[in-house]
Amino acid sequence: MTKILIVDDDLALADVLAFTLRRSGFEVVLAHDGREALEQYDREHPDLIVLDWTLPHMDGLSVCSKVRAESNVPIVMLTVRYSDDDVVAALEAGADEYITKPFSPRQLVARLQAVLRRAIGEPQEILSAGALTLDVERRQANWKGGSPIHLTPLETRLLQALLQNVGHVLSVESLIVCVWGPEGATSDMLKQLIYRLRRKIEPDPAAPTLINTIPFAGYVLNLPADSP
Amino acid sequence: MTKILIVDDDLALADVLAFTLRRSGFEVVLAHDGREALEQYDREHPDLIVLDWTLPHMDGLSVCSKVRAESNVPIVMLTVRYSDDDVVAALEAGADEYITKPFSPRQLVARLQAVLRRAIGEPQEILSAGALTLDVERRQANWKGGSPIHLTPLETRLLQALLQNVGHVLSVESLIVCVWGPEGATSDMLKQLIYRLRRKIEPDPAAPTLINTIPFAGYVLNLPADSP
DNA sequence: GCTTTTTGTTACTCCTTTGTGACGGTCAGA
DNA sequence: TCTGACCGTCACAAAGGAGTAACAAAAAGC
Repeated sequence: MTKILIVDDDLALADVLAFTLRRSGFEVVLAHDGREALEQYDREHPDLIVLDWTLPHMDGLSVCSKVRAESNVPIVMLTVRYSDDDVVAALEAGADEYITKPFSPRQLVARLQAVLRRAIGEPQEILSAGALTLDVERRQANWKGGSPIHLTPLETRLLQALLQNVGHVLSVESLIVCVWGPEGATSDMLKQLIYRLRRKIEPDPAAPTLINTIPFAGYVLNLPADSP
Repeated sequence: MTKILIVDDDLALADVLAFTLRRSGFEVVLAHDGREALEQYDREHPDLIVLDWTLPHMDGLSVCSKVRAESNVPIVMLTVRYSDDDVVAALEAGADEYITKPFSPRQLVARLQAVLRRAIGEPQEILSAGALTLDVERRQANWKGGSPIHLTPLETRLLQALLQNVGHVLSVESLIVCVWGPEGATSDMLKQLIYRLRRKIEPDPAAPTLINTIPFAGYVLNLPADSP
């Protein structure tokens, strides 16, 4: 879960902020002055910092510079100071976003998410059905709670096609196109590939429950029953 | 030079904007409606887009979505619309920043630079992932608490590319471009370079945990679990 | 100019991936 | 019951990817 460090000496505001962010699905840690902010940063390694400007012990701008000197973590300034000089100074000190109080909670969350989108990068594309997930990029299948299963390129494309059509029967021809492309391949090759994939991901490869054969039609991926 | 596409149907404002940005050292191209914006984007491949909301032919939000569908280029909305709904809608459509008119030129430039810093990745002095850091200038890799590891120029560029895409698989081709440039190199050279880098930074070079091989796909840098 | 470092080249090995042929079981229809 | 289509299973071999190592060429440092 994405962890956010909130730094504000106004306890009431910090609480409201924490509540808002937690409700949006973030994990929140708090600090109420500059020194504590740096300590918390070192201890918690948050994914983003929301920083007030006026703080006891060390002002927000200094905190921003110090953090930036050793890390690239996104920093959002949230303060009552609204002059051009302040905004520019903060951004040049390495802040990623500058929001003035009072703020709209909805907008704040949207802006944080925009910053995070850039900083963390795109989340990897992961397909899933029930307890089974597939990381296409890494070519890994995963049973919830199990160890990752390495797949070959062809196996990955096959499972990908099946996952994208959970519960729908895919014909041999369409599967061949999905896996080998328009050039095609023989149905024996698909047969073999299905066999190999089953041995890797079926709980009991001898009695397939996941990839079902529909005779004279094709194959279908059943949604595994053990769901959260 | 960094190229910025300005999209605004208010000719006077667009000119002022262009002047401001040119004086700040940017290259500027203009478009005055939605369709032209997409054309200019395809032709010029700008590094950033400044986008008005209300445009002839196609509104800014649609332009934003369309561009975002095919590219990752940073987009800054610059508009008179200030309601929460508008801001949230734009950010969720993929905009990186939302600035309301009237705007302060200084602040605008500072915000654009903050966005660019994130998106392009400033000539980042120090990159890090978990307990591993890389000082590009000094060509030193560092394990938290360990002694610095000297890297060669090629090794540095390789690790830099991997660090900038932590958790994402990079193909052999793209890595070659990152390290040797568009002229390219053979995959054997990359293989050898990976081998050499692993021997320097892997805790156990014989069983790599940091730089993982995804056979037939490429390599990926795993975020090392940093011990607190 | 000489030494050291860095980079490119080649060769060898191991192992994975994939295609292919073969064999047997099942089931519907003649 | 026989037959043929379909499917699961297995073993084998070709092809190629990737790790390793040693050596040569090129560049950098003194």
